Amino acid sequence: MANEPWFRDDEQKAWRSYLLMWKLLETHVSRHLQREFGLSASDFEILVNLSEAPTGRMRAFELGEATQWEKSRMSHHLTRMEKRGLIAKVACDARYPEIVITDQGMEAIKACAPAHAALIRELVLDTLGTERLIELGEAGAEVATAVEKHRQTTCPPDVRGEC
Amino acid sequence: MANEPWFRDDEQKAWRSYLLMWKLLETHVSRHLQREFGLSASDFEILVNLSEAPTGRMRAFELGEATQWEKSRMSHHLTRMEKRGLIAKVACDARYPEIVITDQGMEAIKACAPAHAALIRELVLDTLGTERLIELGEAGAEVATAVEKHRQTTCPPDVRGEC
DNA sequence: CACAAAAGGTTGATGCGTCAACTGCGCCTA
DNA sequence: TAGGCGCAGTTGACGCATCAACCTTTTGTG
Repeated sequence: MANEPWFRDDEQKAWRSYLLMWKLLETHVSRHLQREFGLSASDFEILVNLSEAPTGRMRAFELGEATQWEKSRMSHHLTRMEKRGLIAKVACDARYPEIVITDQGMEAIKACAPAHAALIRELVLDTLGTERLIELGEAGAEVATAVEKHRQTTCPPDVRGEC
Repeated sequence: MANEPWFRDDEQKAWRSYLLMWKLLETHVSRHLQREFGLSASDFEILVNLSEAPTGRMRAFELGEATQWEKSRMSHHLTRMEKRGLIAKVACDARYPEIVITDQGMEAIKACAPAHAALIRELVLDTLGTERLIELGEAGAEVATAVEKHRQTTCPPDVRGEC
């Protein structure tokens, strides 16, 4: 069956090599987190944000900005995390609850963060070196900007929240 | 709350910038695919592989190698795609069925491939340029190798299939 | 004041991904 | 030829992600 020349061959090869890498890295890292510490990548992301917040508490909305999750995904996931005792919802202004990291949640992230960081360091930083990692970060920022711009031009102007 | 210096600041910033970019790009692209053509990123991946196969048919196992999916995920997804008429399973050697792309599946991918490629081109290639994309591909290959190596050293030697 | 609109969040339905357990066929070795 | 092993694939249960609909409190606006 025909293989359309969507890109030049070398470009396409590079892109696919990149895609493969990311898939391998992501599944390997998140499996590691799950196996060794019982946390999913999503759990980890939430806990990192909360544990770095000056007060240890954030609104769901802020977490949403930080993680770029949909609000319903956030709500569902926070509910599950609350059930597991990793976070708690506390009512403050009688409207929007604040999300607090519990002691147990704090323990969990303190337990896994060093190993997680070490893994990323080993797999990415040690492989690429600081210099190329920083180039990667810059490239990432540029692409992110392009995506944001594209998102604004393609989404119907009356659709705010998502899309 | 304390922010442990898992990385140097600039390294961490670069890594996070990269993570953010990828999340934005991935959700934007897959939403585009879903909205405009009714295909998920997973559907697309399967159809690309099948449509590029010389005979238009592959064993589930081969698809698994190409996509790096677990076999059960593959099985579930192929079942769903079959129900939607995008692929078919044909019994050949009375043991393992072959997966064939249907006419409808072929139409679907032909319809969306150009737009998808154009989007990636616009967001990634045009932003980075060929040269940096190729560097990215090389970096990807190196990291992928590191991940593979790590996977072999950390997985219990009696666990074959996955992990 | 009354009504509308918006922002932040929740809910339920549905499809997807993962894990563990199982099936069925072929191969090997005794 | 029988028993065991392993590979390719399926199944079911469960947790996660997404979409659309909804609820509640606040903010205009006539």
